[in-house]
Amino acid sequence: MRLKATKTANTENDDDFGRAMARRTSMKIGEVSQASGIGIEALRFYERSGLLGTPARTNSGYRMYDEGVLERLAFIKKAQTLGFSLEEIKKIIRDAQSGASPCDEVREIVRLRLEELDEKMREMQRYRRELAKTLEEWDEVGRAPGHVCGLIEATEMENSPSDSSKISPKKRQKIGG
Amino acid sequence: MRLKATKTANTENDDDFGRAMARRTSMKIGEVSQASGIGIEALRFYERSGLLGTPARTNSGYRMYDEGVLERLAFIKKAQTLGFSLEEIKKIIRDAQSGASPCDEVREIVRLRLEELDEKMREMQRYRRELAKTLEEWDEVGRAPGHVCGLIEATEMENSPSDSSKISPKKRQKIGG
DNA sequence: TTTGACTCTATACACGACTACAGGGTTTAT
DNA sequence: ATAAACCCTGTAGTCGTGTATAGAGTCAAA
Repeated sequence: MRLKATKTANTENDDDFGRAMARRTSMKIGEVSQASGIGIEALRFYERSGLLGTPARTNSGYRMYDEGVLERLAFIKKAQTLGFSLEEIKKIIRDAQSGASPCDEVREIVRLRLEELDEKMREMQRYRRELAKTLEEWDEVGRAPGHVCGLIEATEMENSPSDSSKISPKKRQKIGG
Repeated sequence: MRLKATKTANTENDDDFGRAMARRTSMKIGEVSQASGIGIEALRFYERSGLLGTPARTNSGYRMYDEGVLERLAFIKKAQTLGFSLEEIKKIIRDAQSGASPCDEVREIVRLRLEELDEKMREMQRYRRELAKTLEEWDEVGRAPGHVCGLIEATEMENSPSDSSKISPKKRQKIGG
């Protein structure tokens, strides 16, 4: 990401590019990173994860990307923004490449995600109410001595021992995704 | 957690409750786990993390807990339910033990958490709207050939390139906590 | 005495999406 | 020719909250 303004140019020349029709431009990984806003390590990570396919290489082993990768990366970013996990995105891409139309599946995933989201938001609403109520009550509660914190100890939870109401970190992790 | 019905009893008598006097009842870790609903490994993990102090031990090295631990665990659970991280809980307990009243701090943390929560929920609302809108639009969009998924590609995000709008897994992780 | 339930410590694994580093090789500018 | 900036692979670490396993010791009952 430091990448000085080397700007070696998108050479318009690229005859030794490769197999069939060469694209006009080819970029090194740093340039792709610059152009896409995705870190170099992340790009290699995506490749390892099977999201990008295997790019062409120079003789010395440098990855050479054509412009198509920027589309692909934009797709990935957009899908992420829509809440898809990299696993899901990979599956969608794979399906698309095997000729299947992934769109029905995408629709299904989004529908599912929407339901999850609603559930999580209901959970958060409950949690928020709890928290706000607690804060109000605390304005009336005195400090009990000999306890860790009278405030929390005095707080009655609506569903205290039930795991289902508990917003545990693991669950928090899943909110929105 | 399998723990057969050993049930060595919670004696109902607890007058010698105080710090210097030995408690009447003492429980092994499995009993504490049963009584608190917290797994044995989690109990040891809490101890390692500094949330429980060091319990007494039998000659053979078994942890022996007195009833106080159940209060403490209830406190931890409650605080967790309110969205405190174990780190925060540890801090509160430490403060309480050093004589400081943690309650102001707790109040402050809760206030902060409430604000965070509101922000996160606004974010999720935006995200939800986005998702729902997307789904609707997709009912009208045809399938563009030659793309991974026209649906996602055709989707315009309100704030697409901005990280601030992106519900990335890292951010998701922080929602509610 | 033997069995089985329980406990101990220490270590590794799990999740998701990266990020950091070590230890090299390559390219470009001066 | 040299040095800076870039690239490579492979491995390990990050975040939080636990869970799982191995290998060994302890306790109570049949």
